[in-house]
Amino acid sequence: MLTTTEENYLKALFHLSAAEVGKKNAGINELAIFLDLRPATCNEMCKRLKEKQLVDYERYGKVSLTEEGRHHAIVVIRKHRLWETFLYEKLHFTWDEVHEVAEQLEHIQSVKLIDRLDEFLSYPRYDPHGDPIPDAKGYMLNEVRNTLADITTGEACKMVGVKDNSAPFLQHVARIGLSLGTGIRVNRLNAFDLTIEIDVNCTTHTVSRKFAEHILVV
Amino acid sequence: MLTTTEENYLKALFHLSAAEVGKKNAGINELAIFLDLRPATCNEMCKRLKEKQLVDYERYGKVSLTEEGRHHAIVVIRKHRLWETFLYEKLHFTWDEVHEVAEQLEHIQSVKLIDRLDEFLSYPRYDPHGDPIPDAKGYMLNEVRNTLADITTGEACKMVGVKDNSAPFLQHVARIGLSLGTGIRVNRLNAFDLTIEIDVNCTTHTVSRKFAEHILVV
DNA sequence: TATAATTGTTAGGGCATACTAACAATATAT
DNA sequence: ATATATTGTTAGTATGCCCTAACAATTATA
Repeated sequence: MLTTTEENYLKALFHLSAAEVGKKNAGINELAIFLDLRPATCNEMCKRLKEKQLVDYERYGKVSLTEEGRHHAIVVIRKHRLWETFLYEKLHFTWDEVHEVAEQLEHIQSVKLIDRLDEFLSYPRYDPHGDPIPDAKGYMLNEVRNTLADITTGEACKMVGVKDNSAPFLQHVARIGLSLGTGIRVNRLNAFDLTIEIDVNCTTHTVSRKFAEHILVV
Repeated sequence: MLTTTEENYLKALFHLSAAEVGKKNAGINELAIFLDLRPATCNEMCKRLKEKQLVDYERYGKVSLTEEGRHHAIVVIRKHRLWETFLYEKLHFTWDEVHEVAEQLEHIQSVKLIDRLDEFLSYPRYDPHGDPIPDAKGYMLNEVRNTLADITTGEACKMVGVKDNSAPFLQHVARIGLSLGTGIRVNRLNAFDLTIEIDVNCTTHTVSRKFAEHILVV
């Protein structure tokens, strides 16, 4: 059984190892900055994680997750994202509030709890931030989905989904003429109020950043 | 901010202080047995809780909660019981499974979380074991509850709760066919060994007095 | 390549929470 | 009321996880 602290180290290593394509390990300093701890502390913990065969690590070398360590990390990430989804969809937390509470909830130990929660939420594949949720076997879709807010000025994209299923939002989506497969061109980003000017079927609309963050595109 | 450990001490003191009518404190040994720790450990922690003004405690004396300590304990109990209700009603845990997971969930720190959970569950007043759930202000119904052992021969009653949350007890309860709302008829009291013969759904069972004292009825 | 900057390590310490062993105070029973 | 049992205390120790300070290795730069 892993401690909360150990789980946080594994999760950090997982995220750092996926930070760039091809990256698969992290330095002690990097880890220390990410976790807001001193290098000495991370050094010590990495030695212990090595003892437990959760990471590969040699003196003055980089730290990388073993298969077992990676598995543990994915379980924690699964829990984190399922809890975020729960907080967002069932308890109506805003998307910027969910993270902090999920940081605590992700360490609750109960396989049954998390599998039942998954079922209760109808096996969501993405969390409220659009990040993929690993399934009970640890399998995770690894595309990161872009939202309209990620598109740069002048670029065009196609709507492939939404991140909010509330009636007011979907009504607004329809009113603008958007539906699955609709092409969207980003005309301008207004730095002042962060609104975005888009063209949909030859008609120009101005939408808020919040709205854009809930439109999934490719 | 209290640690998980401190919260557990306060909760234990709350329960021990309410174990009998008129009781309002607990001894170090008693606490140690309840928490499955050594007296030396509890002694030390009680000194620290006193520093923090969460308990009243003098050398060789009894330990009792201060107003502030009591308030913290009630908040933890509120969280515990709301989570139990969530697990039982929404995630379909059986009532002997909820306690263990709720022991972890009760330490999550977020006022918003627990108030939203309360709302999500439609402000339940009793948890799946029939124990009252304190409201957001700490107010909790404390009606005098009868146990099966208080019912006279020939009378019928309805089970509304239990006084023991251990898995072995709850499994025994289930084995007999008892659950919340089940009707029970008391057939005979055996003066010799104090066992009680009861009818549950047309089936006769003999239960010990100790067992009966842990079944809440109306 | 020598020096500087960065990164990593070790030693030593602190705090929270647990333990055991030895002892002291209080309560109970004869 | 004394002996015994129970309960509570203290001292010393361990472990997990964090720290600082000093130093060592590695990497980058002049």
